[in-house]
Amino acid sequence: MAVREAADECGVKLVDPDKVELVRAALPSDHDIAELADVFSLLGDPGRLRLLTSLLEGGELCVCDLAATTAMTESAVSHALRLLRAHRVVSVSRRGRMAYYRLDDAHVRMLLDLGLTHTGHTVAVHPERTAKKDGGQ
Amino acid sequence: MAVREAADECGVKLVDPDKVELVRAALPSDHDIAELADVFSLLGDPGRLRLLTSLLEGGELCVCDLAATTAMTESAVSHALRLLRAHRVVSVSRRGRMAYYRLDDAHVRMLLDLGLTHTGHTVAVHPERTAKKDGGQ
DNA sequence: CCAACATCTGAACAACTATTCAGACGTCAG
DNA sequence: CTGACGTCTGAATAGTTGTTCAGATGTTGG
Repeated sequence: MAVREAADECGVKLVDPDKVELVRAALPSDHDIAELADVFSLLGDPGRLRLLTSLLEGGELCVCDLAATTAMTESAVSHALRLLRAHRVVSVSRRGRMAYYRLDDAHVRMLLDLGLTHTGHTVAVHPERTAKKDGGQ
Repeated sequence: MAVREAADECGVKLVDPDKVELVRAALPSDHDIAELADVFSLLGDPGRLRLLTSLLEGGELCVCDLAATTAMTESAVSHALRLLRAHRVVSVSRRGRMAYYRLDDAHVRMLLDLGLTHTGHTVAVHPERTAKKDGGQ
């Protein structure tokens, strides 16, 4: 049968060793994979997704308003924002005792937009995505 | 201070009720959010990410070869593929006792591609992305 | 200074997830 | 049919993750 022994690294049985090696060579490094998985994971939670979508729409919002738009506890919002902040996905502007958050990662913004365009039948094309109503970037 | 009572739904304190309502209205439905979060979650695991990237590169691969390219157990690969299959992200072609998998979701393909383009300094533009070696899209 | 307020934080808990192990299933060669 | 093989599956385990609760921090108005 098509199976033959291949000593690519440890000598496991492969069906198509040539293609396997090709693919292995083209695969991103473990570090890059982990980083990308991290980004996707960040977007893989409904709460964070609502949070980010809110920021994508509203441009800049404080914690309590974000809690209102996302139907989350202010504490939960704070925790989520901390995570997003740690990954440089959002940034803060502290004015008085308020903390205003905004989306601050072009990569994530694109991912979000692409995701929303295909999954949501709701959010379509945004002609004014970069010139917003009041707090826009 | 800027805080005023707003009876949007249950009468919580908001800073900018107008914007909150605007954002709330623009936010995708819970169902859409959950669906999108699902997709992102699927991409949020290093193993699955390697799996999908392998398929993106190799076009069509069997379980044992995927195990080789991703450095995962065949069992782990099978479990991961089952999940991806359940979400219609990959599809199977069974030939003999082999099962050949391929990427079968344009949305995910775009998300993957966009993700890889920005995170990976490795995988850049693919001039032959739609005319592949043997199992291409 | 004190009280009210917005936000942040840590610990505890529950829920989920990926992996492993052992064994099942269907397929092919002899 | 039998044995080897590729793949699939379920149960169990270990690790991770999101949320809640209680309290801390820092800010503003009187």
